Amino acid sequence: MTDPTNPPKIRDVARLAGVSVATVSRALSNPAIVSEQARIAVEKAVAETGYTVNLMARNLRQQQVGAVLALVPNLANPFFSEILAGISDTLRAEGLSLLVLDTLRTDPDTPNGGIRSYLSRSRADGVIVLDGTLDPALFAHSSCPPLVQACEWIEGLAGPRVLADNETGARLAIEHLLGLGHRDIVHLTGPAKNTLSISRAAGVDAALATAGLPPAHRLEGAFTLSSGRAAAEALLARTPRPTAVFCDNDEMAIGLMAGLRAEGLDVPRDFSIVGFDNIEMSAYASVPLTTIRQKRAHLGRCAAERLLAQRTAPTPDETLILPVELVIRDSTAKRV
Amino acid sequence: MTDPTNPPKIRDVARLAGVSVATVSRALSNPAIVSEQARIAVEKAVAETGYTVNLMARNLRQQQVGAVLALVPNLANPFFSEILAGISDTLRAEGLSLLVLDTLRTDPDTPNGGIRSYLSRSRADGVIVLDGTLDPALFAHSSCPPLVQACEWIEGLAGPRVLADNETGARLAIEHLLGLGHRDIVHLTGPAKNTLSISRAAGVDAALATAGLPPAHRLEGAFTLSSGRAAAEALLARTPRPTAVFCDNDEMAIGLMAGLRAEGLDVPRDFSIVGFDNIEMSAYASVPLTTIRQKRAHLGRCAAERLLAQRTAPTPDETLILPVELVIRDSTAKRV
DNA sequence: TGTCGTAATGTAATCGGTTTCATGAACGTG
DNA sequence: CACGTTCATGAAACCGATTACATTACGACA
Repeated sequence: MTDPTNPPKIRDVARLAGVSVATVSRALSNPAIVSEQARIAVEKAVAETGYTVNLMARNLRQQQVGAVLALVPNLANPFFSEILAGISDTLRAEGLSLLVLDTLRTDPDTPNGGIRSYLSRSRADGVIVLDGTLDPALFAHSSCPPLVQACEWIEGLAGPRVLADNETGARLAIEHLLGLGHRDIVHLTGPAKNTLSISRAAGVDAALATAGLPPAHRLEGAFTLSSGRAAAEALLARTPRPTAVFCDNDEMAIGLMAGLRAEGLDVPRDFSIVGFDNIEMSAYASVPLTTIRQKRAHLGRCAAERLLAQRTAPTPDETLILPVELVIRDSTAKRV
Repeated sequence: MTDPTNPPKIRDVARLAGVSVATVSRALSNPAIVSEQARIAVEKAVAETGYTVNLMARNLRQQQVGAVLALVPNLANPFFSEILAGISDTLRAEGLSLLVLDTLRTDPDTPNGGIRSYLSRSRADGVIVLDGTLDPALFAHSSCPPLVQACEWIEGLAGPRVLADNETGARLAIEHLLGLGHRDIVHLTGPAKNTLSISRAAGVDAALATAGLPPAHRLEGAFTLSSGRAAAEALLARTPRPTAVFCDNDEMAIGLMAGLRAEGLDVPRDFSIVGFDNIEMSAYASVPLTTIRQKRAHLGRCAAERLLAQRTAPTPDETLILPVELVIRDSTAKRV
C-alpha cells in the first residue's frame, strides 16, 4: 500500500500490473498506443499504489524543465504582479510552472546579483524579461534558454518583444491635454534611462511638435508614490507655473496629487494630471485619475504565448505592440 | 570550445582536466577534499568549456528540486506580492527558486483547479500556503512536500503557521476608536468564512466586550476596492447611523472612503475609518488612512525560514505570531 | 621492515523515468 | 503458404550528475 517513506516507482506499478515499465510509461503518456487490456491494468495499479511520476526523472530524460522564469524588477510592485498573473494563466494552461526572480533584490556582492546562475536551460525552459535595466551580456551564453522581453526591453538584446504602445499612449495623453487648452505641460518620467520613459518622451514630444510646440519640460521620478509626491515641490518651483502634468505611471500621479493637495492646490483646477497604466486604485483616488489604460494581464498572456510559440517555430524576433487607450476621469479639465 | 548545440557535460570537463568525473564533481561541490593540483586543473577546464552543472541531473540524484512553491490566492493583489517578495529574499539567499501558483486562476473543470498536480515532492521541496480557502485534503497525501501556512491558514491542516497578530490588531483598532468616543462601530469584513476576518472579528468583539459593549455590526466585503465602495451604501442605510468603521483591509477602507465621498460625506468628520495592512497607498489616500501595520515582507521571510528549518529539524508545528501596530493618520477623529 | 591510517582518486552503481530497438504475434494479400 | 505490415510489448540504453566503494600511494609508528 502507500508507504509515506517510499513513494511508489514506475517499477512497482509495472510489477503490480504485470507489464513492463515501458508499457506503464506508454500507458500514462500516450494511452492510445497500448492495448485496452494493458491500459486498464496500469490504471488499476496506479490507483492502487498512488503512483505519480517523478518529474525530475522525466525532465532529465526529456531535457526540459517544465517551468518558465520571469525576471521582474520589483515583485512588490502591483504593476508587475498583474502581468505575472497573466503569464501564470497561460503557463497553467500548458501545465508549466512559473518561476519568479526579483531582480531588485539581488545579491549586491555578486556581479549581476547572481541572476546569471538562474539563466540556464536546466533551470527553466524559457525566460520572460520584465526588467529593462539588466545587462544584455547576462543572456549571451549558449545555455541561456529562449527569451521574450515584455513591457520593458533591453537595448541590444535580440528576441521577440511584447510591448504596450507607449508612444501612442503618450501622444493620446498630450493630445487630450492640448485639446483642453494646456500649453505648458510637464512630463514626469521614470528613471532617465528607462526604456518606457524614453519611448513615451518621444510620443510626448511628437504630439507637441505636431501642435507647433517645443519639447516638454521633464521631471525625473522613480515610478513610486513617494517620487510623485516629491515632484510636487519641483513642479511648484517652476515659473511660469505649468498647468498640466503627464506622469509615466499612475502611482507617481497619485503621489503627485497627494503632494499638491498638501500644498493646498486643487486638481484639476490648478493642475490637470494624466497618469499611465490605469491601475485599479486610480479610479478610487481623491480625484479619479485620467490615465492611459494598458492591459497588463493580457500583456503577460501574450508574452507567455510568444515564448511558448518558440518551442515549435524558430524565433521570428518580431515586436508585438499592444494597443492602449485614454480613460478620461476627473483629474483633467479645461485650462482656466 | 563552446558549442551552442552541445553544452559541455561533466565528462568533457573531466577529460580536459585529465581527471575522473568524480573528481570534477568533488572539486565543484566540495573543493576541500581534492588536491590543490586537481582543483586548479578542474577550474581551468570549467572556464575553458563554459561548463555549468545540469540541475535536473543533480536534483534527480540528490532527490531534491531546489525550488519552493507559493500558493497565492490572487497574484494580482499587491498585498500578496509583497509577501512573495519577502519569501523570494530568503529563498535567494539559499540558492532556491520560487515557484508561484495563483490559486484564484484555476481550471474550473478540474477538481481543486488542478493544484493537486503541483503538490508533489518532485515539483517542489516545500510549499508556502497563503490561501486559507483551499481544501485541506489537497495536502493529505504522502508525496506532498513539507508546508508552512502564512498569513491565512486552513482549518484542519496541521503544520507550522506564520501569522500576523490579527486579534491584537483588531483590538488596537477598536480601542483607538473607543478612545475617540465612538460607540457605534461597524466591522467591514472579508468573506464570511475567511480565517482572517473571523479572528479579527473575535478581537473586535473582545475589545467591545471589555468596554461593556455588544458585538459589532458587520458588513461583508471581499477585500476589494469595489466591495469597499459598495459598502458605503449599506452603511448609510443603517439607523442610527454608525460613526466609525473598522475595515479588514486598506483597500476596502479606501474604496469605502471613495464611496462616502461620492455621497458628500466627510472622513473623519462624519465617519472615522480604520484599515488593516498599511499598504503603501494608504498614506497617499484622499484622507491618509489610520490603519494597522503588518510587515508583509517580513512575514514572507519568516514563513520561508520556517519552511527551510524543516529541512533539518522535524516540524515543530508551532504557530508564529508576528506583532502589528496601530498607525494613526487622518481618517479617525473624536466623535462629535 | 611490516602494518596501519589517511588522503586522493577512479570505477561503477544510482536516481527514476523515457525512448530506441528488437522481437513476436496477428493479419491481410498475392 | 510465404511474405510483408502493423501492432503491442519488453529489454536495455540513455539523460547527467552524485556518491558508495575499491584502490593506490604515502607517511607514521612499532
